[in-house]
Amino acid sequence: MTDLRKKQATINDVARLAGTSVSTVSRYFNKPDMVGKQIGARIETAAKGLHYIRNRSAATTRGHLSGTIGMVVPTLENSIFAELIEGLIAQLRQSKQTVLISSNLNDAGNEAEAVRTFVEQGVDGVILIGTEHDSAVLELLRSRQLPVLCVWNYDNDFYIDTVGIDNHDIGYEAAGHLVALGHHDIGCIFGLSSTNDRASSRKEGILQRLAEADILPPANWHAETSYDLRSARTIAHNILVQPHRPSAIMCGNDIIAFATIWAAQSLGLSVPEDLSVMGIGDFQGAAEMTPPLSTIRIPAHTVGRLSANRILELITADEGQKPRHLKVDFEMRLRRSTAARKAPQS
Amino acid sequence: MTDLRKKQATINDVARLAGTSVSTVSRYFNKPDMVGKQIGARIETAAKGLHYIRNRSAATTRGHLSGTIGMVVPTLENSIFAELIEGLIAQLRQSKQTVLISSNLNDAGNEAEAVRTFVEQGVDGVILIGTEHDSAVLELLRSRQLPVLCVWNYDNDFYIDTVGIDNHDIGYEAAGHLVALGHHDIGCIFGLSSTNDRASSRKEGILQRLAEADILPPANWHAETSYDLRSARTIAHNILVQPHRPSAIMCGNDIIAFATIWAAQSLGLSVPEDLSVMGIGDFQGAAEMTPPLSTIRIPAHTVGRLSANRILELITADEGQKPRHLKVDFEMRLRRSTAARKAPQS
DNA sequence: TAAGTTTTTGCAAACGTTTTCATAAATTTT
DNA sequence: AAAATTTATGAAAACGTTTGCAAAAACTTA
Repeated sequence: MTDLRKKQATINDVARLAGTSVSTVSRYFNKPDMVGKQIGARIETAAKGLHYIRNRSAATTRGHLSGTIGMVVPTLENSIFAELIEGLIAQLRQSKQTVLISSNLNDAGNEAEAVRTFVEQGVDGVILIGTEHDSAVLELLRSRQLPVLCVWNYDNDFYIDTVGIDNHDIGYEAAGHLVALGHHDIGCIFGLSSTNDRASSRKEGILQRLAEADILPPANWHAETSYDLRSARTIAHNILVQPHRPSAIMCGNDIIAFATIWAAQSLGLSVPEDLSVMGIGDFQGAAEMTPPLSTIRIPAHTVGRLSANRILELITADEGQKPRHLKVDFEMRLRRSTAARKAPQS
Repeated sequence: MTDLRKKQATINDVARLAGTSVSTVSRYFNKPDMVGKQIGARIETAAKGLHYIRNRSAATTRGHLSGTIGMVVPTLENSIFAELIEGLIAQLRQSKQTVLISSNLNDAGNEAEAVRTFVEQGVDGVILIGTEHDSAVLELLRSRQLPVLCVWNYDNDFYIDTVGIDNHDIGYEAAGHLVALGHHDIGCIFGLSSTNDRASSRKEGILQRLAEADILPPANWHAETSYDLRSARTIAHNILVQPHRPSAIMCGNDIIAFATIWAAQSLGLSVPEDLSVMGIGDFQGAAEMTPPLSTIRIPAHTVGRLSANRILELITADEGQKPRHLKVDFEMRLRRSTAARKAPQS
């Protein structure tokens, strides 16, 4: 506990060695063009020689920005969020910003505490996934006037800035693909719509498209599952094992689609001959598996990069702006797991 | 840029409202039992009423710990690191610590800058993956006397603390399984051993076990690949397409194993009847795929939790201790992708 | 109850920066 | 060359905490 860490060079030491004042040194690091050429050079060498690294905490105390962005994700064990974060980090790094990450560990109740810790740490802004959050969280952020960005879901009506994709559209288009292939007996496995606004918009989009084609999947052909392979696989298995089974299954995301394909294969069904499977997300492995999965590519990396830019804007902008919403396009990736319906078997 | 953020309640406000001094308030938050019962209660309500959140930057300035740990990973897009981080976050949260995360984005050259930024931010300790790092990184950390922990690889001889698994052992055991099943024609696909100490220890372990069984895989049956599905799949494909192919393939990790199974399936080979595939890692999906993958479970979550505990110890410990090394056990997960060698086909 | 302990409290200095303001130096304009 | 303007510099205050020290208050012990 005794803090015996040896003293490191401070701005004072640099100033002394360079034969100038601390103010000048500080300015040199923050707005280099405000200080003279030669004195700047002297500061530069002094700093190098002393291995000086500035102490951002001290600067933050004085009201300066901390250079950190806090981000809370529901879970890291989802390759799509990982990709999103990589995009974010890559972009933020260019502006010398660091990312504080917290995971809800799949329990949304953890979010409030995570955000509070971020505030303690003095983050300059906060990024959250999705638009559904505890009111305490949003209230805290508002009262601190901290810039917030909700990413992943695009929602044009939301009172906080969003950047992401339109999950309703995605669901609509994905289901449309199955319909276009002539399928009528379509099963659906959604993510848990109650706890997850992404899942519920997709569900709506899917159902709407099916309804437009006069398809109303019977109750025993649709179900919801949490986003983990094990339970998704069980649920898919239960649907496929029924005497009369669908000719195609629309899955709420690729995790579910993987599980569905595997369940089918283990029952000796082949995809897509016996069953078409459509996913959403284009997760890692979708293109490489056998058969390659038809899905919708959500460019998570791009969402991350754009989010980085936007949060930076929000941080430097005057407050009280109207929220802006950035819609990121998705792309169909039609591969081999879907095929036209075979002539009705009877 | 004009920083018009409204002033938030400070410790002074709390003290004034509670009718006491700032020192007492500060003490109340840091060592509550040093302050009287009633005054404590008054502080509590005052803080609540003002929505006070303490400013850690200010505390850090005064020499206090920042409550942050910095961690650099090679990439987040590997479910095993994600799992590790989740374990770390889960455990650290209990000690009110936050995690700063940076990703090298698969370029080890980024590490130095990431670590430097962590130092600027005033992290209390740093966690790195593996034991191979730029000397500048290690030197910086040493000169700042910042606690460091290298995780993922256990290495009893390393001069920095490690917690992780013994990759040599793992390779040895995994290969042993294939040998025990009677396989002799064994192909190997390793991770890039030049850039990655984990991959190279595994390679050694595997090769050693094979050598003990008098197996020396011919050059056209072994290869190295980066850890991405696409190139791994191509490499597996190239091995399997040869006129004389191995009866089993030992893979450097599960990503490679997935790719190998998929390559086999797309060639019409069935696993394990025509080819046994052994992985390492037990990544997400290994248990659920068809066929379920035989692999070795690396308890990443546990590694994360233990790392959290260890770095906390290092932070509060007197410096200059001998490094300690924690070996985390692994477990065979023998599933359906491996089977005994069929009677020699001829 | 007086003397001795222990516990609780407050004052003020310190932490390493940034920034306002004033001054000095350099440049431009007249 | 004087006046006016611009630019570069330094002194000192400020940021919100923690903490060493001393004083005050509360207990013990004799």
